[in-house]
Amino acid sequence: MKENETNTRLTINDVARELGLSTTTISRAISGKGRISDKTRERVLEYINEHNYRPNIIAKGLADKRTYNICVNIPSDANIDETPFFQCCLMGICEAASSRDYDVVVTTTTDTDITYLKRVINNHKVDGVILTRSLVNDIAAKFLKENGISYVLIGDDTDKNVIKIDSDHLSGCAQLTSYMIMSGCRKLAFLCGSHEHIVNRNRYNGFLKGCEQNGMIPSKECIYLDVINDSQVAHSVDKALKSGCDCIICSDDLICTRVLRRLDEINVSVPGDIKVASFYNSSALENHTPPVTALTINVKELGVAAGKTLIEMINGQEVSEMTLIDYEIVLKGSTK
Amino acid sequence: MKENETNTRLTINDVARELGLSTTTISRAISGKGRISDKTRERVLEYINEHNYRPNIIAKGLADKRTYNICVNIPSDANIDETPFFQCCLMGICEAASSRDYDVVVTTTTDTDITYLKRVINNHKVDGVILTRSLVNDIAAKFLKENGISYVLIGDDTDKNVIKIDSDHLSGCAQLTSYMIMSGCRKLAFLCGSHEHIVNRNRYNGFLKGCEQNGMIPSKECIYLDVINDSQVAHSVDKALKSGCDCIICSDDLICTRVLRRLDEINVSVPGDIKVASFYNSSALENHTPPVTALTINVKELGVAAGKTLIEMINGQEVSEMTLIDYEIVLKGSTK
DNA sequence: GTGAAAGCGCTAACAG
DNA sequence: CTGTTAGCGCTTTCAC
Repeated sequence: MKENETNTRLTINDVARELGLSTTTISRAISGKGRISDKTRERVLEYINEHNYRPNIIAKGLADKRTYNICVNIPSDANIDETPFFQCCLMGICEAASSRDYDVVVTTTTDTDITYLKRVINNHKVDGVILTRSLVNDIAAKFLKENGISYVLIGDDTDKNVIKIDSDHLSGCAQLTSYMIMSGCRKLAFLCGSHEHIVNRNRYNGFLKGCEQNGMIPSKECIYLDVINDSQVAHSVDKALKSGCDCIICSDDLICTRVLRRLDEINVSVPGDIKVASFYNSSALENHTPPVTALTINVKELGVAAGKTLIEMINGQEVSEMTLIDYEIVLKGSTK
Repeated sequence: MKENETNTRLTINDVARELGLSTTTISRAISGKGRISDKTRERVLEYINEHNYRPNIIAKGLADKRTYNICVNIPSDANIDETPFFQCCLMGICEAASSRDYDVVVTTTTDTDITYLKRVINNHKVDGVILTRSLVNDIAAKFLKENGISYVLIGDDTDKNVIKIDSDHLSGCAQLTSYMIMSGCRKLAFLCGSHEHIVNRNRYNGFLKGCEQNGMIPSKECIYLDVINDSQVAHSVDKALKSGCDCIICSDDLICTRVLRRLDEINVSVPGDIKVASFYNSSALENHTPPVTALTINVKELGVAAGKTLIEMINGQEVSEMTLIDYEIVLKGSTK
């Protein structure tokens, strides 16, 4: 251990003593607040630079009741090992936070257990929270609201008071649905994940809207909601095929991956026998043969926007209720 | 905002005043340190429970020079959107940390820029660090060593003083290689990722060992090191095929995904025309058709072990230099 | 067994 | 323009 680097670290008092000034003056030189002569400031700044002084943010936090940390809450029950979504969000948030001298604390919760989130809040470890998904009855959101904690939601919510960062899934999904119909599909099947996820509700509505816009009335035997596990996917795929669907639209890449696997199992070829598209895209779909047509979102951008917005909120700035991140519809071999 | 929940939070002083005791006594009741009568302790504890008092960890940290935070450093240059490896590590680390009343701060670095890591360290925001990959000349590791910061490496290192959590890649890869040879392969190709990653060096050595154990001398035209981008993979695959290889072993799932794509492009079927195996497995390979034989590691367990070990180090306990996490060789359709 | 007082490193009135 | 003082919430000698 280098004594003077980590243990016996230089404090504002050391600097003050060394320079024959008061700690207040040093504090002012650093913060830029309050009156101070250019000469003294420069002298202090120079000394600080040369001696590699680093203010102790923790102590600063104690004094001004802030932590300069934001919390990112990640669900640990969401097939975390199959989707890099949260990891990508996190990268964006880290980038946004770091560039504003904030750090990122990660907590994990499930839809029924928010112990860890609670601890971080109760311990005063963060100044605000980013929720990375939106559930219908979200106990995490409820907890934060009740305790008056600033938070930003990556996702959608009907509550006008919640600050949201999202893509316009409804429009995007409607658009992709329209495209499929216009490119000749006569009977679309829709496989949708958990209806507890707000995003899936939006996707579903987007699908309905796309159909409606093109005068198509989706028949009941083609719509499968709350499709969660492998066997549900397999059943839905089989039924859709029997009903004569010529296209399967999946609400996300996880479902899509399973759909593709099922189609392969029963020797149905894509796009020859049936077309496939997905309302959310990850690298898994790009690497598939054939690659899959899908709605694509720059997830890292979601994170960047969320981080930026939360820190602005913490600093008392006005932020817009909803920030929309662009999506893109990428056409690939699965719908040719 | 509920005044008494977040803003005007109960402090140790409030409790003391309310109970007609001194802060010292309250502190002792909570920490269990120092002499205190059972009666008073119970009285304090009861009050604390009823009034939902939560000690301010930040203030505690200031006083005893700890933060009760650990840092997890994640590379932001590592195809983060294609591999959930770091996310899975993180889940494990969070679990280990939370159960010990620690929280997790995430930083991101590249192989040439460790600004964010430095800031977190300099700001005294964490008590130790977990590095989630191991490079040959790792400036992050160098920085931590030079500054005497406790850290744990998820990966391997020749330095005996570094605390490591890893799987025995060398043995695992040797074993999988042996299996391929024993199951009839006569000429193995090996495609390996960046040689800057220690893990790839271990995998390479494992491959060589597996060959050697079976009296096979791998020819030069079958070994491709530092294969990084798509076109390098394509070239290597093409060359391997020309050389008459009957099996391709990939150092990780990313390379494997690209190998499979290339094979598909040029209409070479797996396992009919050539077998394929990978030294690291993620869901991408399981969902492939056919699924791919690979070495599988419980990545979350790596994280759990790393978190546990780091916190033990911070608490001054002795920890073993290397913790080995089991691997498993899972045989699938790609090598049938 | 309990309390007073000093201190962790920094900020913010309030004086001068 | 600069310094004195008190205080953020908690821990820890050192007395009593």
